[in-house]
Amino acid sequence: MAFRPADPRKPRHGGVTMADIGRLAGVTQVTVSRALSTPEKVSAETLERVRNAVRQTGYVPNALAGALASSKSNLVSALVPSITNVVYSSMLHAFSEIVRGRGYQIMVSETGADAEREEQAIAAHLSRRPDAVLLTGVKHGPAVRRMLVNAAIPVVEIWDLTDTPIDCCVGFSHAETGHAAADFAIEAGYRQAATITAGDERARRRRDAFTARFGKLSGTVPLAVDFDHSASLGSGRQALAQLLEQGAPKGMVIFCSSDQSAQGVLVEAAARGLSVPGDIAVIGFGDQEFAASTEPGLTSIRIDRHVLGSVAANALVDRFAGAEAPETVHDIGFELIRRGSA
Amino acid sequence: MAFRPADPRKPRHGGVTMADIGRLAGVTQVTVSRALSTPEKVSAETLERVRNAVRQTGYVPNALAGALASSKSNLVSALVPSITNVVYSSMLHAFSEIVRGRGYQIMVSETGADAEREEQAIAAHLSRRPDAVLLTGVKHGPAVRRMLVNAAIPVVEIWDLTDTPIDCCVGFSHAETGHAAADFAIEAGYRQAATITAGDERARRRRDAFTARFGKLSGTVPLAVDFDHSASLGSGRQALAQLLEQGAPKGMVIFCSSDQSAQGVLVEAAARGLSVPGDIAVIGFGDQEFAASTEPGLTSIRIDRHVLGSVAANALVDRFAGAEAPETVHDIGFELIRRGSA
DNA sequence: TTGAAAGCGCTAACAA
DNA sequence: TTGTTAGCGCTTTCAA
Repeated sequence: MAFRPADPRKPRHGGVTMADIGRLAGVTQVTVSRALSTPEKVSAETLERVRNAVRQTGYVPNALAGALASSKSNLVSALVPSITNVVYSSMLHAFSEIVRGRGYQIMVSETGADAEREEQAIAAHLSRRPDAVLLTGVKHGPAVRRMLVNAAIPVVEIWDLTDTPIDCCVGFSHAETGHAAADFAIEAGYRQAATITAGDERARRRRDAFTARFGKLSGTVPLAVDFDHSASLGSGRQALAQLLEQGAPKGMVIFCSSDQSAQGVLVEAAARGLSVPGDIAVIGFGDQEFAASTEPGLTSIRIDRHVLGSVAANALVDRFAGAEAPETVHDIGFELIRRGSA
Repeated sequence: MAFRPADPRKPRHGGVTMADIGRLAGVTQVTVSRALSTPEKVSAETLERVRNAVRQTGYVPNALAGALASSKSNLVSALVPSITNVVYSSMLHAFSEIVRGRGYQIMVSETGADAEREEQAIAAHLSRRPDAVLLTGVKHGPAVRRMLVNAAIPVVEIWDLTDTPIDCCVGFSHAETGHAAADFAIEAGYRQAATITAGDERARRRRDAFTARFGKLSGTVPLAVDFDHSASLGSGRQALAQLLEQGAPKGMVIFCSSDQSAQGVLVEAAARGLSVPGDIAVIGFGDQEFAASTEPGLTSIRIDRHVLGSVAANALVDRFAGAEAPETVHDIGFELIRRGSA
């Protein structure tokens, strides 16, 4: 059937095929395929004619068919809790740059830290036969693990650490960040503390580690304000107000689960005429871009999200190149950046 | 339990096929296909057996093959300038929710407001035969238009308006936002102004519209600080410092191209002991979440990004359902939200 | 250097 | 309700 009558009811999905190009160039479809994917295996003249035909028709190869035939989709799927949260999107950006540079496309889904959504997303992604999967977090249901193992493709879990990764993981210890914040606070002379926590289970782990360590070293029990929803400048302001109402002592240090809420504390303190760090000291988490520019600068825990994304991407890319995963657990660490706020 | 794929160079892409499931369930492959996509066309007993076999094997259908056979990929591709910029990612989030609810997956690429990158990204995406494309902006090269028209699929251009969309567009007039800011500023009594601009061509269009209108109504020429890189809190602080050095008069109003830089102006003003809006008034753009919580609250131009994403998604979804595009240009408007900063 | 033949795993008619 | 027969547009042998 050389002629396909166009049916306007369903997407035509690019009418031009390799066979069409071949007809135009006076070669077979196979030669077109070669010209496009392995030009060195084709004579200069043929290559020229094929390329002309491609240009003439605006031909775009059908990667679906290619993937089906070759069992290689050149797709990488990425699952993140949220795309609107800069800590994830900037990691994803770094990841994408590298992976895309190797000729892979990215499929993204948001899982919202919801196990069921993650499972559905994984199934949907796997049906597209990605060549690799990026997951956020290291706690996944058995169904997820099973699907992934079944798929037999490289998987990288990020943003946390575990001894039992599905395949390999790149991240840092959340508990250690809490400990580091507590140690820093004690060393800086603070003896009273509070935590402001919003977000996922990892944020709670940071809070718990901070509270345990600080409590032990200071002999005082840190106050806690927790939010269900995700952190924001507004919730930080509100949290400080709440803490103050509860009679939180001046001179305390507040460990926030994100720079957003930490900035909220800064703003609320300024609005109330409280000095930072004199009356209230603040430690954020994430070291977002604005942290260096607040007044005073925000002391925060830096996760190098660019490095995180890059290491994860390279872990996959190396595997594509045939390397065995030499290191299945990669700790990228973190750094407490001291600025004016604590 | 780190696992290794058999040969990482050639992903196995899920060994189980519909035929395998059929063998297990004692039916043909076609019946499995029916059981999975149109269960009502299969007997209850058969359905049961197929589903058992699926569960047993952890079978994940190959959407690549399905798409190739049916000319329907259930993929929607989305191109945005940047994924780390909340104004885009939040729009994308709203868009995704709806589109995903209809069974479509999203492929995302960043174009960085770079025409060539956009062209490459489009080609890469189209090779995957998406059922629709979302583009940011309305200015595209001829090659892009051609590929898109060639693909013969619904295209929605967002975040701007044009009389000549490729297919349909959903956005607002950037010039009008500049005019609205100027009108507001004049009405509020300001007679001196400045602009702080970073980002893309659309931001410059807002600036130019503001400058023209404000200049005409006030008889004074607004000062301008422009940045090449994207806006940040830090660049806002720096810009105010620069403006002050240039002898910018007190009592002026500053129109910023984003809430980030506007917040920077707020922070810098506070650091210098300048009162807002007394000494310096500020108008942002985007009405991001934090704008309501700064001190004072940030007067800003709100674009309802959720509505934008939703309208765009529904425009596509309606087309999938067979509707002709009744409205090819959709103006979602904007709103100037007055808070304390101006 | 090129071509012919055989699938990749599914959906879409059409029959039974 | 189920099965049969053809492809979808490519890549991959194997021949020429």
